[in-house]
Amino acid sequence: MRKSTLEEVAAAAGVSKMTASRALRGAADVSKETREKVLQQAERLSYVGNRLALSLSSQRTNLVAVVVPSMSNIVFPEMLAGISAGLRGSGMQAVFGISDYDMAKEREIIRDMLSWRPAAIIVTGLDQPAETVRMLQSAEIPVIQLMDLDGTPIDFNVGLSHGKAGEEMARALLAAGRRRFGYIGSAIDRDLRAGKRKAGFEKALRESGLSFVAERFNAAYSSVAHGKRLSLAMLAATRNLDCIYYSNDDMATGGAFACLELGIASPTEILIAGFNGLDVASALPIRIATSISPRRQMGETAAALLLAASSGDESRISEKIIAFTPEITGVG
Amino acid sequence: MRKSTLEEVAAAAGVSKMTASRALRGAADVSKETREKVLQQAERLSYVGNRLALSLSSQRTNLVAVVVPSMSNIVFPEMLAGISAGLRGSGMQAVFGISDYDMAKEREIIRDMLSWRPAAIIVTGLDQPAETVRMLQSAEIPVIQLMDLDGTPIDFNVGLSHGKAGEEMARALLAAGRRRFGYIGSAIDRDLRAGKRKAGFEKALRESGLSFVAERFNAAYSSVAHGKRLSLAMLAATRNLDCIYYSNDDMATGGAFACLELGIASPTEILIAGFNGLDVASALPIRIATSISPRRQMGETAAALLLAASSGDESRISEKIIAFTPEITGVG
DNA sequence: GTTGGTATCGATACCGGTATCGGTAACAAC
DNA sequence: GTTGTTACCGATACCGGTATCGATACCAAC
Repeated sequence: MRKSTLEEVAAAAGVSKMTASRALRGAADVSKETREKVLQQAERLSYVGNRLALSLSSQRTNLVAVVVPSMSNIVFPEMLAGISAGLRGSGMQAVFGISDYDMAKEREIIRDMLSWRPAAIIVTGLDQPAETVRMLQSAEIPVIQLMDLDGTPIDFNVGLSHGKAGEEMARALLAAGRRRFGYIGSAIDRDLRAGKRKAGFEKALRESGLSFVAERFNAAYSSVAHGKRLSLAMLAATRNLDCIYYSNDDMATGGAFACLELGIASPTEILIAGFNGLDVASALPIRIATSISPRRQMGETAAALLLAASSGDESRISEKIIAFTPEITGVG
Repeated sequence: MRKSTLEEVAAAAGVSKMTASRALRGAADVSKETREKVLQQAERLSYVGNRLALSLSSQRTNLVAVVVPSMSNIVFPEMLAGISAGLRGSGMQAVFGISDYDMAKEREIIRDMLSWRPAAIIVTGLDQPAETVRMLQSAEIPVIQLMDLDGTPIDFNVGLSHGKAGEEMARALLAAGRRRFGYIGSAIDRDLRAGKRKAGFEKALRESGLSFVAERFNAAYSSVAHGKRLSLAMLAATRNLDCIYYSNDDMATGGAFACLELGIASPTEILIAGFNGLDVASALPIRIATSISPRRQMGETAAALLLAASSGDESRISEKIIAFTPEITGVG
């Protein structure tokens, strides 16, 4: 059974293609009886409209392209869930691509996605190379850069300042009396936002005449296991630390496990500090410090923003840049 | 600047639309000089092909529709990453939808996705209601049901038997001498695979004349926090348990945290058992038992399978059902 | 009976590509 | 000079819808 077309439905109902189209879309210019007939035949032939034809003809799609760097870190799926939820009911549909933190791959994914003529595009961060930026600009659709705020946005921007987040965390920890800091991170060359947090953290330390006493990095991406491994190594090699800042909560959770295993009193002796505010971090048997990033909410906000943008009603858009501030918990 | 079309590129290069199309696609019937001219003009006009027109005209798309129940549990994103990786280089592009474990929502998402005329569709599990099954069947494209194996597949099926997984885990635990079991789960009415694992587990217990001594459920979906909360409650209310089986590793991790907080000797006194083999579970300071589900690999396998299926080369498909067996670890 | 308005429907021209077939030019072979 | 062959290119007809304009029928008003 081949997919039936509008033409066939129309023929079966004894009307023209155009009338069938109108009937199915619920247009006004169709008599009740005709509409009934068409709907009935469409049902009988289990007709499914062809969006390719629809979009080509009407010159607009219901697609929202989204590019995320990874699926292994729960924050991105949560962000996607936020976008998906925010789009629900609007008729818009999200299409996802994974760049693996690879700029070249990201560019190809975006190029590919743009060929579908999406109604809008959401990308993660705002450190795209010039060529990617050009592509996004010439697409002539709303572009939302999500998660990050440190930089110059192309169009819309929803996120938080990771530099400031690192800074604020450092200040809070300093205020709580911490002085000897270690840093443990992973894939710092590719995860630019983690790098910004670290830079912000270091800036605040410098202002207090301090710097990281020890640093450990992992070439691979963040994971609890890596966090634990690096923490055990650092704790074995360095004495007198009173706080370790991690690139994120996955790594920090590993740090908490390391403390538990070594019997180190945490948070009293050494405080573990991360970023994201993951579910697992809050349930940990020991208290850790973290900045809660509203990733789902950022996704929902982005969705709302682009719905407003594509509604054509300018007045619905109050700001092109929407800034979130992560809440810091567990410090003292 | 409006998006330029093939027609414009052709005009700029002084050739016909058709020749430009051939040149851009690298067809043989174009002279070197003409090809150069066209490519140059395409570059200059930053021409991006229109996939809508391409797909409509050529009657095939590079889209693979994927429906997952959730993004809050890391296993689904990991599966998506597997699919995405398995598709890389094939020109195929995955499109995701989230059903929130809601059959009605799943049906609507599938209906919507089918209107894009995808080359194939991947759905999670194989317990779709009859109407959804009919829709999938009449789509006339490869359908892959992923993750689960317990049931009658529509077309292709890649997954593992959750019933058997529960059974095997119970047997392993019984063999290790555990006798007094508790069960802690969440959203058991919606997460059918967790339900199947529980049923399998209970079956094995019954065969040994046993049953769960205590059970706790959570209406919401699995999370570490819920696992911990329910565990604390169960451990306070029930004495002499020597093992708790959880609906998955998120919940089990919460259980491990509960033991750590209460100072319960685990795994000696009480063994925590989960499912999935998450990174976090393996790094935990106490050993927990779990079945390692190869979710990324299942995604990759599904991708490979549908590439084979849409290659038209029947011989590349050896089996329509591909079964995985989860490895059990941490039992004794 | 003519005019005008309203409700309903159809013909036609796109949308931006590709498939298919045919045409032309240049050169070799006879 | 005629005939093939080969290399290259273009005209035309789709793909499956929608936009737009116009046609027709019917009824009310004058």
